[in-house]
Amino acid sequence: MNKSKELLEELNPEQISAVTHYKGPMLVLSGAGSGKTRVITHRAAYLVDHYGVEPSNILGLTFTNKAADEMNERLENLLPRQLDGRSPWLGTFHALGAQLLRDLVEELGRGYDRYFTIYDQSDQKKAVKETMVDLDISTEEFQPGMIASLINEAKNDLIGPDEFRSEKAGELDDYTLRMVSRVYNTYQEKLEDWNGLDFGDLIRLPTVLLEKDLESVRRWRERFKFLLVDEYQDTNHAQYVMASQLAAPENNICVVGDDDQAIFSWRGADVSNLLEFEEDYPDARVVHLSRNYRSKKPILRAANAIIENNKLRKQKEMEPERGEGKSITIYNATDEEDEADFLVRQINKLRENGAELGEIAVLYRVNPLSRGVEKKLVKRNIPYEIVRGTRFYERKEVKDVLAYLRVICNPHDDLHLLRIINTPRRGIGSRTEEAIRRSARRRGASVWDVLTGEEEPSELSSRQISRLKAFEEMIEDMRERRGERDLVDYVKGMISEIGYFSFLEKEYDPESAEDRRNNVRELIGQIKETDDETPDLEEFLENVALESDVDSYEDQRNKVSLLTLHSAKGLEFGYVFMVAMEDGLLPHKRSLEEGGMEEERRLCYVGLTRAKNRVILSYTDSRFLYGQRFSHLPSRFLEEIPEEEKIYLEGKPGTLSSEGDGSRVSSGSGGNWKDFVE
DNA sequence: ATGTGGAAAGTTTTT
DNA sequence: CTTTCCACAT
Repeated sequence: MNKSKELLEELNPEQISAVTHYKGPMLVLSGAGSGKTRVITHRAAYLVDHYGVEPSNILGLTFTNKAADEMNERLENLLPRQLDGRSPWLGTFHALGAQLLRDLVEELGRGYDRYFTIYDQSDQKKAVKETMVDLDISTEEFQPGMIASLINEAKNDLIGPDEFRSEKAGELDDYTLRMVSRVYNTYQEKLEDWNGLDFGDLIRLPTVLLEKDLESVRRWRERFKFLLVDEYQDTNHAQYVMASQLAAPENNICVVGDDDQAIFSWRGADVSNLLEFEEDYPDARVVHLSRNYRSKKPILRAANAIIENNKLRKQKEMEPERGEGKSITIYNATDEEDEADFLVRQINKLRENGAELGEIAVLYRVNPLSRGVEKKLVKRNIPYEIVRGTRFYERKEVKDVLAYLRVICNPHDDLHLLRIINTPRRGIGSRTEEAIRRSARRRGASVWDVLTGEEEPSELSSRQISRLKAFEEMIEDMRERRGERDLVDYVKGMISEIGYFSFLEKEYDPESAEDRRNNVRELIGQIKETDDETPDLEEFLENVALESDVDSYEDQRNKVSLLTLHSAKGLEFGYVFMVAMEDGLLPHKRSLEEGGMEEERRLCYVGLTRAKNRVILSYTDSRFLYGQRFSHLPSRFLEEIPEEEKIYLEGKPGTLSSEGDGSRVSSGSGGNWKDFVE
């Protein structure tokens, strides 16, 4: 109780009211740059320090692990002494679901055990495809990815395989409905046989469990007395239910969000969770945080003007607390090469004027757009970091090693077992594989059950059988030796036992083999890093499965950041470039077709409001993308920026144009190149 | 059982 | 342009 006063210093009245609120539901509508993270962390600290809440009774749910880590760090700074060791549970919904299930899955009585494997979306797609092949459903007629996303959608809405047909009756035509329902059912059976869970299950199954009246379940329900949910506008229905279940009956739930920053509806996020919070909890306190401490005025005025065009939103406007600044600069490039040149010139100017590279971000709508920029940055020796689409864990060699580890944890995981059964080659080919797979299917069991079972699939030769036996014994052996040594040594031992490095050498040319070896070493390095905190294989694999792109991203003082608009949410930069401001890309063509215009506008809004000092936008007359040349019109959002907040540039440096309706006149003057850079 | 090449398809955002 | 898939030869 000694820091409470200090915790409230430098907070505005609205922030104080959110921080000091004690029991009962609260909705914090926090606009971009309004000090949201600060409010959440201070609130957690205040609960502990002022109200004497036990830290472990606090649950903080975030959207990414990075956000959770950041919260944790800030909290430790706020309360260095009080916490020591006893900290709140901070993490993502999925991490919470996974942890709860490690404890409780067995209560479901469906054959899962605590060593379950988490399937990411590419694993899931593979499993769906395999299911379709088993069921003889054409993967031409129905794309596996499309079916997978229908299944995900259902899971996000807490619709299980049995309810699918009746629940979705209106939405899909009869035939599609029947097919998808069959796939969903069989897919789910497979997951059970394999002791595997997909992302949707990590939320859906906990909600099923939390309904149960069991001592073990009650412990979880009663564990968290105070909930803090960040980015509430991006929760889906299942997450909403899970949060409500954990908050009941006292409902000390504080949700923080901004409907203008809802950009994940394609993943099942449902803004109505935020918009209807007051109906769910009629006694909720509502706090508006509308003072923006991040962006200079022109940026905020532009962002406000754009977002105002959305119909489906709570009426509000962000109040600028920072001073005047430079106008938004808009550059019309001829093509992506010209655009990248422009970018480099601008970055160099910013640098000359004292900006650090780490304060600069380049944002774009789709990952492939990073290429053109990247190429130029390499050429001009400007350090950069791409917050990635192709992730480290997606590399083949990393996946191979991880597959071994997953199988060691959970040998019923067919998907990964079949990945490694003949990698490195051990003479088990597609025919053998088919035979054991069929046999497993027939028995409704996993391939591992077949391998360890008494009866051998009859159609196999004795040579095949002995090879399978050898594989089985090897895995068995590894499973037994687990825990004997520390994890890093164990994994190293495993890699040499299976001869993975020599396999790489045989398989690839020398330099590529070397690259791949390094990636495996890097993976071992990562185990080492987490080893200190978590010496536990399951936990390591879980972290790998639930890691997001932004998680591994650290603010680098001396590198330009390249990232998608989606990944940029929650971050801030001194200087923000948004490239490819073109109709078809932002707003994206596919969203336009699907009526997602307002979400595209929010995406644009999120991008602009990342910037503290300056925003520089660019578009091209034509660009090369996906192996084709596209001519796009300038983004319609550019027109929504008020004339007085923007300067148009065109073509070569120094030309100030008043294209279009002729009324566009700059507030910066003279068209002098130097003028529009700080 | 494995290796090769060439055709074909798919590219919004991701826990 | 990339990645994935498939048919055919070894």
